[in-house]
Amino acid sequence: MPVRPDLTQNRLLAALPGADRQRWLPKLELVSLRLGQVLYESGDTMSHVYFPTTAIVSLLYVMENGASAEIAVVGNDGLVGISLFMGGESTPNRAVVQSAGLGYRLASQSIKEEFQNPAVLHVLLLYTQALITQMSQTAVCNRHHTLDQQLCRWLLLSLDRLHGNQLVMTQELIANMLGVRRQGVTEAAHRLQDAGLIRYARGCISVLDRSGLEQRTCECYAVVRREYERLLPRGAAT
Amino acid sequence: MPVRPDLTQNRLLAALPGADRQRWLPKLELVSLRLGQVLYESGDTMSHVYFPTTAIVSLLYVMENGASAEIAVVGNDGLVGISLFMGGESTPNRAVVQSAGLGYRLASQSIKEEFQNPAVLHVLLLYTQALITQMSQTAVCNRHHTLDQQLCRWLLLSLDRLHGNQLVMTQELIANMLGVRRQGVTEAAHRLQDAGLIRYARGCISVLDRSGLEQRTCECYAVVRREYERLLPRGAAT
DNA sequence: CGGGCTTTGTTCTATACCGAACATAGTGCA
DNA sequence: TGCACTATGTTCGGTATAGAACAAAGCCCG
Repeated sequence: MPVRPDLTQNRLLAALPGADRQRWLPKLELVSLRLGQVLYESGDTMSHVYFPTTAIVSLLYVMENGASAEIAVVGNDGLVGISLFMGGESTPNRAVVQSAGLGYRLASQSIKEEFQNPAVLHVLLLYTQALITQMSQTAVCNRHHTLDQQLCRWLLLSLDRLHGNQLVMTQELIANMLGVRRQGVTEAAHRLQDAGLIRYARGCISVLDRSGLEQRTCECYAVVRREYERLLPRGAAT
Repeated sequence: MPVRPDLTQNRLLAALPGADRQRWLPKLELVSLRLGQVLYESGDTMSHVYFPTTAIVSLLYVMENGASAEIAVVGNDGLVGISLFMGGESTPNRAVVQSAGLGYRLASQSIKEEFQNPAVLHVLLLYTQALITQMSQTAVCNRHHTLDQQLCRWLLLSLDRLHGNQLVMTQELIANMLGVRRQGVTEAAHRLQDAGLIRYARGCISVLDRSGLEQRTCECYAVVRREYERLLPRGAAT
């Protein structure tokens, strides 16, 4: 429980020029995001953008028959609700909290005003391009790679957005994200466990060998990671 | 061969306020895009943005092993090269002409200058959001839908960006776009032909029953189409 | 302690797609 | 006309995943 808010916990907020960050401070609201919470539903006009700090949010599309597929994942590296400044106000996706935690939120009106500021605009659009890369690579991965590879990619993407090496996450939930059957995840996870890369017990996955996951995953993970680093380098705080 | 250029052939140019369009006129260069031409390669710093009028351009990711998958398709509804104004200058994708035709292009420096203009910025970001929806839906479709459905979606997306009901396109090329085997396309196309929806002969596909394709495809096509109409309504020319 | 619930494990068949090999048919050019 | 080339058609075995049904194990709570 941070007595004094630390905006730099979110890389996007950290990348803002210091003066802008100071101006934002009173408008930002620290909120707790619980597991499964829906930040917005497909087609909803959004009321806020969210800058996760310790939470992770999934953007997913829910099909007419109820099946789903994850489009992208957002953690302390980004923001949820780009359509507020892109101009569309809504998207055909659902944003759901995949890992409980904290985040700052900013009212829709405020983000639109701030978007007029060239430095803010620049950072937000760079992030949007990184997000586009993640979405594109999700499409490629869904087309070409095995469930084992995709699971590794997914674990790594989640891990990058968390502290520590533990994920609180049932296999059922992972299956919904990846858009596959729960049994498929069970089997793939078992293979990873047999290989000594992870260990898990009832909704809690511990990553034992991160580099092992990196070796086993497809190129998609590295492509996305590189693009985030290129567009929003970590040392970019001002 | 248009003696007097008609910028409104491209929906994005058409959606610009008239004054902006007039200002752009001398900077736009009408170019012929031939089949297979690569407008930019993965990682290339782009020199121009392209506004197709009669051409269609595919954005695709090419994997390390040479296999590929289409991320999105751009025709007279949009523009190729969003990363020039998004700020990244490049993307990990290739842009390749999928159907020969014409398009306007604008030098990188010019588009960046024009992007300062609020009306221009607004239109370009709305388009970017529509493109994001197309990419997202590609990911969903790759995950959940059959080759038959995806082929229908692909034909419809292409058809929407062309005049007439003919596609000059070998099955091999379609397979590369969809990221599947050529034989798979052969078989799927055969099924569509048997159903009387299309007819094709050596690299030329005629769509006989458009609504039949719409019935047979998945929801992805409609989602993308609706979102383009919502964000960039046709009657939006100023 | 025991019952009910959630989570994970196992097994079966069905099927869509892959990879490879090869056959056929149009098309263009000498 | 005949030859080379490209595009399409067909087949076969292999595999990853879907879909369904059910078993087992861990956890909560009366």
